[in-house]
Amino acid sequence: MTDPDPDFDLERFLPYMLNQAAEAVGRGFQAIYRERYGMTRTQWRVMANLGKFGAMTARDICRISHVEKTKVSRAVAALEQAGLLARAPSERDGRVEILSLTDKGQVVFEDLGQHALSYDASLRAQLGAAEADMLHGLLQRLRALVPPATAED
Amino acid sequence: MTDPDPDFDLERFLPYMLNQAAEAVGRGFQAIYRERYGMTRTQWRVMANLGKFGAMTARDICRISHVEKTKVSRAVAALEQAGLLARAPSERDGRVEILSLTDKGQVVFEDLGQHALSYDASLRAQLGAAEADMLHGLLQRLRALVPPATAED
DNA sequence: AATTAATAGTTGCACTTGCAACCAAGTCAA
DNA sequence: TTGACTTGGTTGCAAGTGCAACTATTAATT
Repeated sequence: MTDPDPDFDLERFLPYMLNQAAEAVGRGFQAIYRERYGMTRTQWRVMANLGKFGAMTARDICRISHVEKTKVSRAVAALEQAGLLARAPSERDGRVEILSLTDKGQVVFEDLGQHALSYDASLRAQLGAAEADMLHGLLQRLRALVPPATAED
Repeated sequence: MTDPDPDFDLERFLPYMLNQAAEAVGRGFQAIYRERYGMTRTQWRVMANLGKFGAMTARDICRISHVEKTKVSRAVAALEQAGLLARAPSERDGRVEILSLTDKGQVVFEDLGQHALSYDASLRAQLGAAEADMLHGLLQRLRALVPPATAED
């Protein structure tokens, strides 16, 4: 005889806890790129990738950062509008556009990267270095557990 | 001499990792309440609270589940529409509405609660029991680290 | 009792997102 | 080459969301 609902509790439900923690922590950093540059999270991520890895196509950003292509497409448009990012046609493939940060974009990236580092450092400090590393590992495993959105599109 | 941007890497940035893991894990369970009942995450959460704690006001749900009141308001409207939830005026306070699951809502809650439990169990199994507990503890600490949205509104 | 402030809940608006449909450029096969 | 298929990227539309403004009711001040 299977107990119909043994003891379901949102507070012990991993997806819920994950989401709560992500929202709480995300809000903290969002305030920074939002107030400083009126940026969206996706825009910030696109910049973070271009800043870290240099010029690449939208497609690459999708693959690397696990963001859907339509989100990237719109973020790129907005960043270009704001003069933070430039597009250049590829010579090998007419569909593709090579994306890169403008000088202004580079400056912004460095500023935000700086803030990101210190925000992250503060979180890790409050958590404890060992726990933070463990958390990081667990999060990576979790992400890998569930297949990504549209098959890594 | 402070290094301008020592080594910023999205993949090591806790807010990013948290968000990625939450999205991945969330997608997995979202598929269930979505396909089965066309529900939204907020709607599911409202139901989860009413199912767990019984009748309460929208305000209580806000406090308990850390969801903003406008989200709750709309979720309640939709759930009522779907016949899963009922509102009753309070006798003590004319502003308040006592919310509760209908019989139909109770059935749905039990079904989803069941699925939630097994989804959670599967995640924990894949992670390992000890690691899952540790993760849960870390997530709680993280949530507490950053103050909630609009001061617990 | 009369004002004023606070609280529960809803609504309008602007914006981000997801999904499907779409366009254009490349690839593959016969 | 021609046609079928794939791939990079954009766009239209229907939601979901955040924020500020708003209504209605209750609490506090005087």
